[in-house]
Amino acid sequence: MRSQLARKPENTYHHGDLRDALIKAALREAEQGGAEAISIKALAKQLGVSQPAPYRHFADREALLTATTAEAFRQFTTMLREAMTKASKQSKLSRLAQATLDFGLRRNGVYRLMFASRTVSCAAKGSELHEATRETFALVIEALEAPAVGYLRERQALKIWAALHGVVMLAEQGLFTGEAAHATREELVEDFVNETKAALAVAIKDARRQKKAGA
Amino acid sequence: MRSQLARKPENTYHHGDLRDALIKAALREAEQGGAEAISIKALAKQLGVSQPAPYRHFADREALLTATTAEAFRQFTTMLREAMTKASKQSKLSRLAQATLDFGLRRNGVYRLMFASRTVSCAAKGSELHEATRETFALVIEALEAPAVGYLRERQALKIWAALHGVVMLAEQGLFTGEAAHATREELVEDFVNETKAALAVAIKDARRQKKAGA
DNA sequence: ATTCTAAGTTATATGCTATTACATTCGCGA
DNA sequence: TCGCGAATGTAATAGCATATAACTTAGAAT
Repeated sequence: MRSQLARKPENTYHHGDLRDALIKAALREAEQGGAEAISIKALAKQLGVSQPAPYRHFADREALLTATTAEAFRQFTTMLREAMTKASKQSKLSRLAQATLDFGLRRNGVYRLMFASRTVSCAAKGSELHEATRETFALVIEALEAPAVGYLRERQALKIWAALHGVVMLAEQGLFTGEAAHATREELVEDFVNETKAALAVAIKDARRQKKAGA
Repeated sequence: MRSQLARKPENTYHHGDLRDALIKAALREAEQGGAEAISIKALAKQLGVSQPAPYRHFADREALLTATTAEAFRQFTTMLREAMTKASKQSKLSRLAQATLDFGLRRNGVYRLMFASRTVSCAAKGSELHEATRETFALVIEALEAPAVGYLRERQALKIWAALHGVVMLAEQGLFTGEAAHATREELVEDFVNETKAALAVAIKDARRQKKAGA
């Protein structure tokens, strides 16, 4: 198996690993222009194969997009995990949150591929993409560093997750450059992180008190 | 001027109000499939004009999308204002928040046209689209029903706005149908609303105390 | 060695964007 | 009201992308 970004060597018939090379190249294209920037034809040319060759590996453009999105989620998860595990004075949640913001802005095209299309919601349960998104969400729950008490953790995870998406979205839309520029994106993220921690602590304490009272 | 959704009557040369009809029709297409569902050619056919006719009114597809997005924002703002002004036991902020969620899910294609593309961030200051988005944001600030103290209002407005986007996004992605299904979308929205109110009250009180101490 | 299959190729149909050159209508000033 | 220019529409066409069909090659399997 040849390097995954490599063009097919001249005078060879088979590329060697076209499927993977397509995904990697698609991700590279998405980096700037999101899903729209991904063109089967252009990718084929880049990789030195004929234009219909990709269709041997993906039924249609949508299938390539789905596979590419799954790969993007895996990279995202890896990046978050790295941020969470590296030594720092910040809490795990704070590091995950800031890393999400960083990814969302620095690799905004990829981020939009992941979240701005309907690809994810169309992913069947059990599919590669569906699993990849679940893993990411599992990481958010892990970052809370809280015990499982009912579904309190999941609820707070959903909330911080939603909030982070929103901050990335607004930041990208330039809503931090008007009358609202006095709050930085990072500050807002930290606000949400702190609110999450506080809410989680209160909720778990309450739940335990109730349980004790009930017992 | 003829009805805006009307096809051009047979045997007439001029449509009468093609520009507006295109925007309305584009919005109707976006209703289901978002921006991707908008095709100049298809719209021209629907409206009974030749395929290049739309180019008399929009330089390219992007320009049509931008104008359509601006119209979407205006409809959104109108809808939010209606929700805010109608009689209810809920607070203005709560009504605005739930209305946003409702719009985001019921008209998800339009919502994605508005928020999921880079159209908005590319809108020049002073452009039709830019103004439309600012009006929406102004409504959020209004919904807080709080006095202007520094930029505290703007900050809280940004936060609730971001959070709402996130909830819509996650809801659309089906993240409420797993281990997290125990929290409804509406509950989460209400959580954010309450946190916003609380944070705003505290922040304003603090700011005033500081001011008094400083004076 | 033969054969089967995976993976790639050429040729082609279809659909969308966009431009160019031409036609028609509308409105306004002479 | 005539006529002229601007606005608006049409026909023809170029160019690019998706996708399919029919054919070819290389590698693996027996």
